[in-house]
Amino acid sequence: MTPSPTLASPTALQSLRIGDVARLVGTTPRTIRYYEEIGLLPEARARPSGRHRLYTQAEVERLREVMRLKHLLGVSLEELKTLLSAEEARAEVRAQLRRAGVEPGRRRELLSEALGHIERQLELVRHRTAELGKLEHELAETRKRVRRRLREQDEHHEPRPVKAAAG
Amino acid sequence: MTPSPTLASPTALQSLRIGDVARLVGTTPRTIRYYEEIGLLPEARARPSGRHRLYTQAEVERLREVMRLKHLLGVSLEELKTLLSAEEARAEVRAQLRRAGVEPGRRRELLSEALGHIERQLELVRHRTAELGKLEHELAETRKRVRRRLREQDEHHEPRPVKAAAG
DNA sequence: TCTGATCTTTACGTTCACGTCAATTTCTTT
DNA sequence: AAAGAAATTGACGTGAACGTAAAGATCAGA
Repeated sequence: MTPSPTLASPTALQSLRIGDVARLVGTTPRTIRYYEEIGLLPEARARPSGRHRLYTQAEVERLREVMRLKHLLGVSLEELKTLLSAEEARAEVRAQLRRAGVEPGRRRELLSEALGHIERQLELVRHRTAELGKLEHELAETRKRVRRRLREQDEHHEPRPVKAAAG
Repeated sequence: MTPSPTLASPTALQSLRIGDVARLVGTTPRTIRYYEEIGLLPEARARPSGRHRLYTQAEVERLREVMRLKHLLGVSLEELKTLLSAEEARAEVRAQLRRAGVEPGRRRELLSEALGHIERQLELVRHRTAELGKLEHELAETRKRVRRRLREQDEHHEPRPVKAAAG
């Protein structure tokens, strides 16, 4: 149907292929396809099955964020998916909000919904940070104790055998 | 062979069985056996294969710590194992150090070895904490922005529709 | 237009971290 | 001593998260 004029030729606009994206974020094409398959990533836009997937820089960022969260929170991809419904929703929100034509009521609804998502994520992250912080503290304490014992040993007995006076 | 006198009868000294331990730490016997199998936990002391495993409170604590680290760091059991070579070594150190008969040289060696292990763990944890902290910060920033937009919206347009003035 | 590199789908394989079942055996209790 | 509860080893099963191989299609460049 009415082929659109040369508007946005296929190779224009940094269009990355799956292999490029994989290299950029340090993973494999298979993983990207898999994430798409389970709905963790949105299916690369309207693409007659069989054609190559094309990505934009924004999608690369998104993937980076996904992998970062996976690494940091160590949650299952399923949990991550629900967590990212937040991200998805926020993307949607941003899109809608840009369209300027939204009624203030709807707009407010979208914004406060996004806020809710963010707060959920934040809470989870804070919890983790707190736990980790506690562990860090405990480790530091232990280290202190061990160090003290080392000092005491060195003081009360022979002078520490300095193997090699570091320069 | 010469049955030892009633020293430490089987039921004496809080001796827990695998089921008890599992309940205590919130896991299953299978998991405990598995951890033992892959060497993440030391084989419950000298036990003619076939007899029931018996645990002490100390071992329960140890398992708790293992599970905590697994949860917090989200690493594979294999990585965890190397990380815990630290713990193991420290346990060994504590045991040796208690025996008072160790020569100061050896003692010092043990202590500084332990210190090294602790520092490795600490470093890893600190790194994680930092990353998580950064994420937390970013999320907080985003939240701030969204909140501001919400406020602006409410100010410039109709007064926010207060659904129910909370008491 | 041809070609080699990359991608597509399909499908089976793999590793990790256990779950589950079965046939016995060991403890505990009566 | 007898019985029931819980444990033991062994083996196979499972879901998650990809890896890998095959056969053909698509894409970028000469």
